[in-house]
Amino acid sequence: MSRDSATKAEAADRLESALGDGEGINFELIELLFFAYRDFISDPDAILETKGFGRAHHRVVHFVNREPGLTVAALLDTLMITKQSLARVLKQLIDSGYIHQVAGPEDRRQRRLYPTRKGRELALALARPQSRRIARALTGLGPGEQAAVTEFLNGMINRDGGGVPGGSGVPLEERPGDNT
Amino acid sequence: MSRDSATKAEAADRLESALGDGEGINFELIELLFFAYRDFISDPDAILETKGFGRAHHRVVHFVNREPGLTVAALLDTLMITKQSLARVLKQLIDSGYIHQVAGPEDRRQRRLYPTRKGRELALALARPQSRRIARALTGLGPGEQAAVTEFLNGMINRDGGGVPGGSGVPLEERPGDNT
DNA sequence: CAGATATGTCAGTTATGTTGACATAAATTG
DNA sequence: CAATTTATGTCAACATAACTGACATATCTG
Repeated sequence: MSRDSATKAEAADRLESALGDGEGINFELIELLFFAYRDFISDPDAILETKGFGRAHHRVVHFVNREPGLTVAALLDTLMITKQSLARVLKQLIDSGYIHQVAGPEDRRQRRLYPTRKGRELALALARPQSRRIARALTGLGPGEQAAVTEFLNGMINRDGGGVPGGSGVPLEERPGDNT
Repeated sequence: MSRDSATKAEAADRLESALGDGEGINFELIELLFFAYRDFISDPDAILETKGFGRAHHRVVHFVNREPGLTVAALLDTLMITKQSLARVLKQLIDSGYIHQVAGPEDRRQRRLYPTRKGRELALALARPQSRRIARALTGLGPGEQAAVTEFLNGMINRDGGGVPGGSGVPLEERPGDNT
């Protein structure tokens, strides 16, 4: 296979189109985000593996911890998954004592979700290495630059209403019953 | 569910107190990364769906486009998946004319991967909305602040060699091949 | 009471990953 | 040259986490 059939011009063309220079596409940040997120998620993954859990469990434990008393519907809204998807994971977390349910105080159809002590500890254990990684990545940046990172990430998020808990404007409610 | 906005600061405060994090864990950035990445990936997802492809195809097309002449081994290294996982996706992309293989010019065991014209167009179509989203998120930031974002993302990545094509110190060897 | 809502559950499917075993061709090394 | 290693492919079985669709139940609301 004579491999030198391509001219230098062709090669240059190909490289250029591969780099997307003609369109000014920011491949650098696209890839940086890919690698950063993959490594960011790898820390908790290692912990979850030892407990037979996966990322789905992580997300549920995380958000229930962040917003105790969350309804199932609100959690589905945040995660943007179907209830069937949530059901399996949630059941496992409840059965193994990380989360417990309480019927809604006003609307008794609701199952408000609370972390148990065990659940809080797990959420914290998962968040710790992620926070450490973030702190490490922020060292060397000035306060204004750190704020810029936050601003950037906020700017990456769809503003059209779905998913972000703090973005809904729905105040968090009082925290009923204590837990395990 | 009213979806208007309370400020994020308010929500963050509420959530923080709800958790009692005396550990100073940066929940804000943890969640920001989660939502930012989810929305970031949702743009290409919509395009891929119309072609019956998924994220796995996206990653393969992207990296082959970025580094034409990539070997299968290098791609596996970058993606950090098994060859069996790659095989299925790669076969589909080759069969449908997005990528083609050329035996390595020096080492003929290798199958060097090149995007076809169709493949390049797909990679570009997928990168475009992501780049637009990034550009939008960067507007309003000064040059130094934009550099800080890059620095931050770089700092989030594991430095221990695996995965990042440019990060290993191994120079990319360009091996232009025939395509289309 | 009639309907809407919140949640649960059963059943089947898809996308993407995994491990393990084995095959083949080509390069490298003794 | 023979033996081994390397790069790749492939078959088979399996796991996870998502999906759709359908239906059940309890509860709230008009």
